[in-house]
Amino acid sequence: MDERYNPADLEPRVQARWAAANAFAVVEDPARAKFYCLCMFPYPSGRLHMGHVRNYTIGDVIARYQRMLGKNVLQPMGWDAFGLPAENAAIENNVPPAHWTRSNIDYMRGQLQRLGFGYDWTRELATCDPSYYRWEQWFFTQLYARDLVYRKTAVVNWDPVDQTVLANEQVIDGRGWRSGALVERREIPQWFLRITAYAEELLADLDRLEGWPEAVKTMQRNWIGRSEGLRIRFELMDGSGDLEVFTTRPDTLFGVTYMAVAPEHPVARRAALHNPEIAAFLASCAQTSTSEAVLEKLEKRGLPLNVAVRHPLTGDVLPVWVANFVLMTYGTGAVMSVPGHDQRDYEFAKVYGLPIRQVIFPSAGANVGIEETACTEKGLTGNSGDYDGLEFQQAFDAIAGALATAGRAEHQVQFRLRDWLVSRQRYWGCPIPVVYTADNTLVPESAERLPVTLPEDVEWKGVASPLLGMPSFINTTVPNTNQPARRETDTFDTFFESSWYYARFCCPDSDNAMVDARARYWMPVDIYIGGIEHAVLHLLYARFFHKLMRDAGLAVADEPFTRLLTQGMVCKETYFREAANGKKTYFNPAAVEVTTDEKGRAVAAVLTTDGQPVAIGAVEKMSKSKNNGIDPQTLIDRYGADTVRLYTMFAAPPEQTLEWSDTAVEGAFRFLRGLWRLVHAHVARGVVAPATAATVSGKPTLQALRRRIHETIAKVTDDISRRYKFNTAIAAVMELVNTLQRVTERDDAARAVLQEGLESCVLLLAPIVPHCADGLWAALKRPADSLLDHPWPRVDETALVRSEVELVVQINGKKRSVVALAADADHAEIEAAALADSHVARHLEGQTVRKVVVVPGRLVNIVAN
RNA sequence: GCCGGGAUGGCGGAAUUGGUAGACGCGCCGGACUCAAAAUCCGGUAUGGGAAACCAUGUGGGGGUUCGAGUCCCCCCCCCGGCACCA
Repeated sequence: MDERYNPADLEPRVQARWAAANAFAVVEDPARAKFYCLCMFPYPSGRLHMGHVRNYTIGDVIARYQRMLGKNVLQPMGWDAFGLPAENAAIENNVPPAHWTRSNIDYMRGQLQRLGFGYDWTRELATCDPSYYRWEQWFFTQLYARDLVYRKTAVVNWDPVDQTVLANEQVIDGRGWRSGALVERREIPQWFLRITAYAEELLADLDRLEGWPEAVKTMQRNWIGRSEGLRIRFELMDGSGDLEVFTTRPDTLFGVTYMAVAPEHPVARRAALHNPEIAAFLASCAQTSTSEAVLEKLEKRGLPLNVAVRHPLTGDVLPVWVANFVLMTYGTGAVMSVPGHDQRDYEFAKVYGLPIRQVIFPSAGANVGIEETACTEKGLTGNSGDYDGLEFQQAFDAIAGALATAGRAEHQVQFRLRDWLVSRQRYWGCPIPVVYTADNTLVPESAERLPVTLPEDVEWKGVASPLLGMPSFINTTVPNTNQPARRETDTFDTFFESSWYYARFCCPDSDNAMVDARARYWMPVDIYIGGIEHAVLHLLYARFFHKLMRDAGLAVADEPFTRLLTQGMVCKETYFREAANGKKTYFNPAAVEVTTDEKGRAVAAVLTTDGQPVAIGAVEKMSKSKNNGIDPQTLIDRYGADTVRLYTMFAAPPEQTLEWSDTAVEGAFRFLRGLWRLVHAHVARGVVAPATAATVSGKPTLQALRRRIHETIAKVTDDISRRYKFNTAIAAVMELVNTLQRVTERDDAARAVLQEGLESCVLLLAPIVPHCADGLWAALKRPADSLLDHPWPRVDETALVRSEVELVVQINGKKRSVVALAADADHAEIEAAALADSHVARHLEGQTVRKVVVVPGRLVNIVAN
C-alpha cells in the first residue's frame, strides 16, 4: 500500500473499478430482500451545492450500509429538470432552456460521480425527457376520464407591464421583480386535481406512517386542516339569496354582530357595481400578491357594504362588511363575525366600532370578561335566548338542530386543504395534453398521439411563454378527426413530475406502461431523504399521486415512502459591505480573510483582493443572494471526496442545520490520513489473523481493548441503523482509532487485537468513506475480498462482559465521588460502599442521611440534611 | 398572522428511557522534533476562586414538578423552515 494517504490518486482508481464492474446496477431478485434508498432528485441549477452533497452523502451511507447487510439495494438518481430558473437563464442569455438544462445535468452528473455515490446510472431519468413526461400526460387523461381533473378560474399574480403571470417568488414588496410594476390579482381559467377527494385518506394514513418524523406528520395534519362544523345560510335582506358561512363554533351564534366577506366574494363585487368607494376598496385589495403569508400580515382593513343579513335565530339585522383578511380560498369566502370570541373579529370590531357581545362564560365560574381581548375558550352559553347555560357540545347540537329545522344549516366537514392547481402559464414544463375545438370544446389528447412534445428550439422575445407565438405547436387537430383544434399552451406545475419519479425509477425504460411489474418488487421506497422544506407540498402531492396510481392499478401499497429522513440546511457566515444608501454587497467567504482573537473568536475580516475591511454578518443558509456558498468542487479537488463526505456527516446530525467550517474539513482529512498511517504501520509488520476471545484470555489489558472494539461496533451499528446519527458513529470510531494508536505492545496477541480493531474501523467507516476504506481493506486483507459486499461487522457479546463497574455517588443530586464495585453488587453493598467513601463521609459531616436512591449500573444519590 | 422546529464552552456538536453536562472534532495556549518552516507528536482548554486538592456557578429568560431537570410542565424572548406559482 502507499505509505501516504493520496485521495487524488486513490479515488479515481476505485471509482473506475466500480464503473468497470457496473457495481451499482441492480436487477429485481425475488430471492433477496430489497432496499430502495432514494434522495430527493436535484433541480439542475448548474453546479452541486453543499445541500446536495449533504443530502446525497446521507443517502449513499445508508445505501452502502444496507448493502453490507446483504440487501439488494436500489439507489437511483435523476433530474427534476423543468422549472423557472431555466426560463430566467433563457431570458438573460438567450439560451434555450433545454440546452441550458442538459448542459447543467452533464456537469452535475460528473460531480456526483466524482463524489463516489453508488447510483445505478442505467436508471437515470430527466423529467424534461418526452419518454418521461409522456406518461404523466397519459395519466392526466386517465384522471380526466375519472373526473379527478377539472377547470375553474383562480387568482394569479399578474404583472400589468410584462403582461405575464408571476410566481409568488417573483413578487417583491408587491411589485413584479423585473418590471417593478404593482402586481394585480387576476382571475384566469386554471386546471385542478381533486386532492380534496383524498383528504380523509391522506389524513388518516398519516397515523400509519411510523417511519415519518412527528413534526412532518403534524404539519401535514394541520395543512389538511380537517374541521367539523356547520354550514349556515344567512338570508340577505335585499332578497338576492343567502350568504353562506362555515363555522366550527355555532355555540357562539348569538354573539354574531356582523358578517365579513372576502374582497373577491360575489356579494362584495355586487355591492361595488354601484358604489365607487367600495369599488376602489376592492381594487386596492387586488393590488397585492396571492401569497397567504403576505395577505395575513396586511393591516386589517374593511368597509361596510350597505348590505345586511337576517340572523337565523334572533331575526336581528346584521351588517355585511368586506374585509381584507377574509380569504376567498377557505370555506365559503365569508365568515360570521363573533368579536367576543374570536381574536381577529375582536380587533376588527375595535377598529371599526362594531358591537362586541359576550355569549360564552367559562364553566369554572371564573370571571373572564372580554374588555381587553376575545375569550376564545369554550364554556357555558349565556345571552343566548333559549340556549343559555349549555356546554359546548349541547349548545352545538341544540343550535344545529334549530337551524336544520328552519332549513338554514347542516353539518359539514371542512378542509383547509384546497384542490391542487396544476397548470402554469409557462414554457419550460410538460404540456398539458388537451386541445380545444373551434367552438372551444375541450378534448383530451388520445393515447396514440402522446407525448405532446414541447418544442425545444425556441427563441425568447420578452418574458412570455414562446409557445404563445408558435402556430406550429398551437395548431393541431381534434384527436381521431381532421377537425382543426387549438392546443393548450399551459404546462404542468413541476410538482407534477416530482410526484411519481420514485415509481418510474423502478422501470425507467418501460415504453408500454407508466410503470410495469418491476415496480412491485422495488416499491415502496424504504427510505426517502431530503430537505425539511418539502414537509408539506412535495411530500403531500407525492402521497396523493401515489394513491391515484394505486387506484389506477399502478401501485400496490397505500403510501410511497415507508421512512422519511428530513435533513437540515447547510449554512455559512456572511460577509458584506454596506453602501451609503443601505445597499449591501456580499462577498464570498473564499475571498475573505478573517482574523481571530486569542480565544479563536472572529473579530475582523478583510477582502483579500483589496485588503480593506468587510463586515461579518449572520450565519445563514448558503445562497446566491448572500454569496456565502462554499463550492463543493474546490474542496473535492483539494481533499478528495471522502474528506468532504466525512466532514458533512460528522459536523451535525442529518436533521440539524449544518454550519460549514473550512478548518474542520481539514480535521476530517487529518483523521483519514492518521488512520491510513496507522494501518500502514501495522501492515508493514505483517498482516495477521484477527483476535478472538481465546487470543485475549487471561490478558486483562487486551481484554479491555477488545471490549472497546466490540462496544464501538455495537454503538456504530445502533447509530447508523436505528438513530441515523452519523456524527456520533464517526466520533465513536475516532475514539477507537485514538485508543488503537496508543497500543505499544507488539506481541502476537496484541497484534491480533490490533488487526481486529483496524479491520473493524475500516468496515464501520466503509459506507462513509468508501474509497479510503477500499484502499485500507486491500492492505489489511490478503487476498482482499470486495468491501462493497463484505458483511457488516458483528458484535461478539462475550467480549462486552465487565466484572467491575464505576458508580457515581451524589449527595443531594451533586456528584461527590465515584466508587468501583463488582458488577453484581446488590443494593446493600452499593449503599455501604457509597457511604464508606471518604469524600462522601466528609460531605455528610453533621448531616443526617434521609434516603438513599440507587440506580443500578449508574449512580447512587444520598439525600441528607 | 398561522403551522412546525431550534437555542448547550471561543466554534460545530455529545449527553439514546429524568441519572456523572461538555464525548468527538475544530480553534486557541504551552511543549517536543527542526537551522527554520510545514507536517507530526505530547499536554492544557466551560466560567469564577485556588499552587493544588477542591469549592461555587453554569445548558436563551422567568417560574414549577422531582431524591435528581439540558431532558418533563407553564409563561416569555430570539432565530430558522413552510404558508399552496422557488424547487
